[in-house]
Amino acid sequence: MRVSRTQAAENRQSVINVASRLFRERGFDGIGLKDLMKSAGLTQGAFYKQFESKEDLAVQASERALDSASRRWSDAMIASPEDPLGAIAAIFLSTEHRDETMDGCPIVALGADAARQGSDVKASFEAGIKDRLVVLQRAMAETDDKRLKSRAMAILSTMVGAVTLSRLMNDTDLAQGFLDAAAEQVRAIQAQAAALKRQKKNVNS
Amino acid sequence: MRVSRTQAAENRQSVINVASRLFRERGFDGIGLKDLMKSAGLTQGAFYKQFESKEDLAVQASERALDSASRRWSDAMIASPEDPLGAIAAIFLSTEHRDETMDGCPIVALGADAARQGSDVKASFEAGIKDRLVVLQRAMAETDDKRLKSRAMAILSTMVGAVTLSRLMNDTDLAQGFLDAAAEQVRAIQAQAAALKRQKKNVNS
DNA sequence: ATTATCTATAGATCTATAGATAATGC
DNA sequence: ATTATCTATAGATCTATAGATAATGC
Repeated sequence: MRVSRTQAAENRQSVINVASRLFRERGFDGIGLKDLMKSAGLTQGAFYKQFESKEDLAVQASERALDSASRRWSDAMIASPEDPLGAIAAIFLSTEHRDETMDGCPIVALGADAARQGSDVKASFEAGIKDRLVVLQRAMAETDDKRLKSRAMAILSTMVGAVTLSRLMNDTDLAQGFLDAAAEQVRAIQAQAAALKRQKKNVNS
Repeated sequence: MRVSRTQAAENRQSVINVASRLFRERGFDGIGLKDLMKSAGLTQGAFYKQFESKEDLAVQASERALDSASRRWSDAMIASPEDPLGAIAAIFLSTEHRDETMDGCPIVALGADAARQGSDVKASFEAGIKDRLVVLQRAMAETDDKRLKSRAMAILSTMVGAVTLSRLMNDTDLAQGFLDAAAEQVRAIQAQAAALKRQKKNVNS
């Protein structure tokens, strides 16, 4: 019955991966440990040798989900150096992303849920959000302006809100409308930032 | 043990009111029928003469929460005819609203949760959101422009996202930053709409 | 000898139902 | 006679723990 240490480590990762998907799909309270472990190919009894509590797993799974989403953002940015912000927004505000609750943004899927959770879960979300803001600022410009930070926050708020709202719509036109309106808003903010950048250049030269 | 019909009707309303608050605070799965009924001063056994199921109560409670929030928006609009949009944004993006999960916006508190719920719950949220968009459009201008609808969607997305994110922050500066950034964004969109309105007037005259 | 996983279970809680009770409404 | 609420309970599920098992790691 016992498995090797490397196998046990793999099992642990497998549980975290499965949990990061199922929590996003059903909420922290929407799935029990029995089903979680079963989905990872194990039984419930194996859980407490790997994790302290369900809350502990919630923290690990949140971090996993936030990290994996973060990598997607960075990849999109690197793949489109001519318009990194547009690339991130295009992916985030796509119908595919809206429809993939399991693998989509954990802030959208679990943000409100996480705000009710213990401080460890909240802290991991906070770290993930800070990371997102840094990426957005880098995607907008190389310069470091204080207004840039505020703009990054507005962009993140708009995108998170738009996908949340889009997921609630049965009316497909309205659902698409929220995504489109947010994309346009991101472009408008980007234009403001670009104008600021040009202005700065002119002053310096 | 039996009470009068009017008393029974009052009890029903009381349960819906309590549920609309407790669901927002703890999520649909975060509170059981026993505690819900107890909070309304009744026992669990009285539940199923009043409601078909917990899901049925979730629908009633969602509608109650959305209606009560809607009234707040209308009141703010009427109280500040010189700047209705600014008044709505000021209330929605206040620290008070961020901190009152129980009585705050149900879209923020339960939006992601509701997207996982049955179609009836989703439908009541959809209706509430449509209502919010109508109010926002009226708050921006009397004229009916198609770009106005898109702007209303962007504003709602930004505000919902900002409060969601603000609730996740332990860092108070960042928490405030999200609210401030969203307020500034709403002002910027409003300025665009106002410019459009002036432009139209000039063309017409 | 240690330990990762298993089966089994404790004890709490969940939604929903059944039957008793006592007050209403006809 | 009807019925809103009560107590009690069924049956499922929840988190967490206990002890058995069998393979690893020394």
